[in-house]
Amino acid sequence: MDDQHKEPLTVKQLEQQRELINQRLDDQRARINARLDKKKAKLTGQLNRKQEEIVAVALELLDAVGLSNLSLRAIAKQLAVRPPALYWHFQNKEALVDFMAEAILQGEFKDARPRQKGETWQDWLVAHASRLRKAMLAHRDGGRVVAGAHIYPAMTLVEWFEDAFVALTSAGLDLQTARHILMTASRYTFGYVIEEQAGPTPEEQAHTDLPASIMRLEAFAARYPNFAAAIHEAERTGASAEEDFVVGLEYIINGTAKA
Amino acid sequence: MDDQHKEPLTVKQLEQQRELINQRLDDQRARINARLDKKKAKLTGQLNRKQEEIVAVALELLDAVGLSNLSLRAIAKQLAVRPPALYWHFQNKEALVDFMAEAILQGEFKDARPRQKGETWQDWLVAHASRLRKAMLAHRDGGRVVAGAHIYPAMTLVEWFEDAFVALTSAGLDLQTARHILMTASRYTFGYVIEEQAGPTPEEQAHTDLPASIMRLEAFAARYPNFAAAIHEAERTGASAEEDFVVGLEYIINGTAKA
DNA sequence: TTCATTCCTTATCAAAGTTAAAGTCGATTA
DNA sequence: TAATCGACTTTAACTTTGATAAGGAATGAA
Repeated sequence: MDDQHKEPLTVKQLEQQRELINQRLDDQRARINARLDKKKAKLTGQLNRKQEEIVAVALELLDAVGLSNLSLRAIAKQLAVRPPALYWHFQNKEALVDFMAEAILQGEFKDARPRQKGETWQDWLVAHASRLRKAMLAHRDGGRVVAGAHIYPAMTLVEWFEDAFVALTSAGLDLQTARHILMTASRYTFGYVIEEQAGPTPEEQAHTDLPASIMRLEAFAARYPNFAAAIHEAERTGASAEEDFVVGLEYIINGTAKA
Repeated sequence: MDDQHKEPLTVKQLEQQRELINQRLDDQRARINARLDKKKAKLTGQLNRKQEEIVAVALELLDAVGLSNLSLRAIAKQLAVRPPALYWHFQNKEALVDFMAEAILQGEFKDARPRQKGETWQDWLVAHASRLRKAMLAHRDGGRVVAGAHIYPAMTLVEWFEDAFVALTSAGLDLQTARHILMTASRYTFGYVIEEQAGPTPEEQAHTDLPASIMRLEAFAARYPNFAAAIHEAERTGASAEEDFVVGLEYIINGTAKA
């Protein structure tokens, strides 16, 4: 409507305008893409600095107090922040714990470890599963944290499986067999570590009534002699949890051939 | 002091008094023994009617809401009782859950099942571990409840081990080997069931954004092709959790022979 | 300036486990 | 018969927890 008293635009001016508009559109697109990337990062489980710091502090606290005593308030306190601030970075406590599980695994599996030429899949798998156990053992209640976490965003665990499938199938195993082996080995590892970490907590151990527990132990040995003998045998031979774990793992691996 | 004006007691009277006193002492002893028995019952994990009823109600509620949503208040409500009343029967929630774990196992292992003549220890162990899995599967989060419970008062689990040691050593296995097999098999079973029950809860499944999860699935398959292929293969062959469990168990059992 | 985005705070909830103290009620004892 | 004890429950309350709502401060872009 106010165009009436204006001169018609020259071609140059029009091109300049177009240029400007294009630039603006590019800017907008860039910004939108940036935002999309952030959202996608959230979906793929990638964390920013703040989030990583929170997870790190949460893991420290986990080691100190254990999973059942881990509270958002304590985490916030450690971060010199009010508790609701955490809800900006994580949807809820469950999500934070999921990311803690992921961090626990990433601690051990940052670098990929494909099967080497000349390395049997058996040896490779022992090492692979041992690393999984080691990762979970590195933090108090690590087994329960990792095993209890949702698949998403536990991408490192998925990668653990992916790498394992590659290693096994490339060694000539068929998919079905590989699946059975890995299901067995992984669940064995979870169960092993969970039980390994399930002993009495430091707090519980301090409050134990020693005479009563000894009395109980004697009654125990009288009633369950074979079990007691096995425990005694384990103590006598000085079996380590590490060795016992590998023995079981080798059972699984060797058992495949006979099936 | 007031004996002075009394006649000296006859022998008969003295004997009567002695009789009376003895009787009273016997009564007291009987009562004290009864009380001791009750306390001992507590120590050996035996429950009275009320306690069993509480555990039964708690298990019902567990199936309905899951372990993470199981509250003493809800249990009390179901029992038409105020929450603190539960503390008369159980030291705390943790103890109640321990007894729930025990009840879960007793549901499947009330009757002993020694190895039959002519039955290989391998077959026996498959059945024994399968029963353990079945027991835990019978209740929502049963795996986490049982695996997370304290050894005491989980006597049924101890009996599970005792029976297994008897079955294996009587078949000629040495104690050390039996211990390795049973540790491996039991922890595998725990891990298996925990993972088996770890899927999305009914509540979570209802709130899942389907399109998003499909998009995620495609990205998943693109990024982890071997894992995705294995999942696809499992669906194609229609592998059941039951069969997969036994396959893994047989790996463990067969692997023993080769070691 | 104006506006949106990011990140954090204050205030507040509801629900949970747990304890203390008192009350009920039947059986035992004096 | 009255007092007492034991078993069991209640009322009331405390503390801690995960979580939400509403709003403020800072930053940077329009």
